[in-house]
Amino acid sequence: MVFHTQIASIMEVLANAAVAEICKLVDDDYAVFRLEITQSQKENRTLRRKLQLLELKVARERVLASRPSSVKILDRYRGMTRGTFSRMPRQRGLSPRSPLLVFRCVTTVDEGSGTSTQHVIVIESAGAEAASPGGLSLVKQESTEEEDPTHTRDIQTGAVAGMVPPVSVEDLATTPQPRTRPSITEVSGTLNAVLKSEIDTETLTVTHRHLHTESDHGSDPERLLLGRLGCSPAPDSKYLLYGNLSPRTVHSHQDSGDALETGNDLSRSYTTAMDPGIMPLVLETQTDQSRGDWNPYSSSVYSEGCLDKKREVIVIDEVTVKVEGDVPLTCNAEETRLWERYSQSNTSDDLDCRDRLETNLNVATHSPLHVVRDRNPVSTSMAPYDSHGSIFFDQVFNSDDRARDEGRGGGATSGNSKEKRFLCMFCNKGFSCLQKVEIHQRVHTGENPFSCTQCEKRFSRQDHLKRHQRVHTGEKPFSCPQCEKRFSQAGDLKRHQRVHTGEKPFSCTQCPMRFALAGNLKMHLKVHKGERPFTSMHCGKRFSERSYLRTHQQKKQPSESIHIP
DNA sequence: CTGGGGAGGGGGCCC
DNA sequence: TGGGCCCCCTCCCCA
Repeated sequence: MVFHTQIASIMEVLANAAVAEICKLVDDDYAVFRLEITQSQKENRTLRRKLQLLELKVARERVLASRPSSVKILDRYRGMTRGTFSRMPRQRGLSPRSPLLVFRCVTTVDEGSGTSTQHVIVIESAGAEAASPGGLSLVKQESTEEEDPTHTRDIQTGAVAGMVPPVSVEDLATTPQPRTRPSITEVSGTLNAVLKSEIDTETLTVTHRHLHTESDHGSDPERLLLGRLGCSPAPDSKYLLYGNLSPRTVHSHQDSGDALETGNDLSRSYTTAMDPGIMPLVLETQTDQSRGDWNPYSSSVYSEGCLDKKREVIVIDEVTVKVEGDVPLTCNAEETRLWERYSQSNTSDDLDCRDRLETNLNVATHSPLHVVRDRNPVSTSMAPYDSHGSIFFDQVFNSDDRARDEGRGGGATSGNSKEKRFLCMFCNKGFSCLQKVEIHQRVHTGENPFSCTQCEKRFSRQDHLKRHQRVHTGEKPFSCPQCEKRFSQAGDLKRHQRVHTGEKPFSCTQCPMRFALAGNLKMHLKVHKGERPFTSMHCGKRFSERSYLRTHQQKKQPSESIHIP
């Protein structure tokens, strides 16, 4: 018995020793792993810094390769500008309640070195007299990781870039501007003039420097404001939409960068007013800085909304706006159509301004789609189709259309008592909630997140997928009471029932013929118009429908190719 | 050509 | 708010 007890005791001691050994090994390994992880993180940071420096170098080389002091408006920018500015005249001035966002874009280009330095964009709200329960703001969040002071990032375009025209004004440097100036900043010359002068140049580098939290620049009143607003750094660079959903928050990111050397930089400021639900954003060029009046033809940013903050300063991180050549962006038919619709929705006074801008900017037709599609995820961490960003842009650029549509009781936003504060940035349609507009925007983005498990087809909507799957299941829940015929879609049944009722709601305007189906009438009208776009390559015979040509070819020469003009 | 069905896209509404 | 449904429209195809 004693022997067994001793054995058990020895076993226990051995077991404990083994456990202790294992724990020690684990701890050691853990320490090693932690060390390795830490080293890897350091390496990552180092590499990131190198990458940033490389980007900066590339950007500077681009500047050197082009006319150093020149400024160019990003081509895709113009599309946005067009959409933006076209609405300016409709902005009937700043509401007294309207707070302002001031986009202070300080951009200087060193002609000697060809580098652009110390550019600042400040977004601040000013002049708000009234309060509102919420606010809407777009800010750029940045990683809080330590950054190289010289860090610049290329952004092809983006929400922020879209908000703030990449304007580099070489002569601006002659007019110092106090950094602490609290309100709308000065702008020399008209925007048109500036933009015009910028058109034919090749490269622009605009740097938006992020102002920082008050801990960085506690003496700066603007930063104090930032601090007062409780800036919180965000882990990722992202554009956010702040609407009524939450109290206004300003995100900043800590930057160890060099001071804002804006004292010697003349700022081009862009002012906005913010509406909690709508944030129309147009760019203001104040031609009369002494008065601070709003040029009715300038790109003033305002809304009729209100904010609960009288003054806010949002500072955009330093970024470098890479400006590309004048190569027109290509538009596919859909984009062109959208843009045409977008453009045509403007009233005549809008056109005045738009035309002028187009003249000055030599703006080709660019759909708003480009604005989004050209966001470069390489240089900004924003996803190309960031829905929030899109919505934001729409809020910014299309709210005026919304108001117009609502005002005249027409358009996509009419006929619904619900406030449709979420607007599609592509087509200006209004939706009552975020998800609706996100789903809708798949129309433009082509996103089809719902895939059929039976086939390769994908759909933008779940209900469409569900409907489609009846193809595979053979389910036809809609049956005709007259003939027992069954259909997979209710609309098909309804359409079919015209066979029984004899209803032919589609009548030809050229002849007395009537049709039960709209498609049949459409096809019939081609007979009247003589439209025969489908030509047989074999015999030259023309047909109004592709199917006719195909039938003809099958009869004549099955291998004949189809010529579609 | 005409008639008709299959199927997908999109908006609105309801729960 | 999100999912689902209804409805309308359109394109395509075939008889």
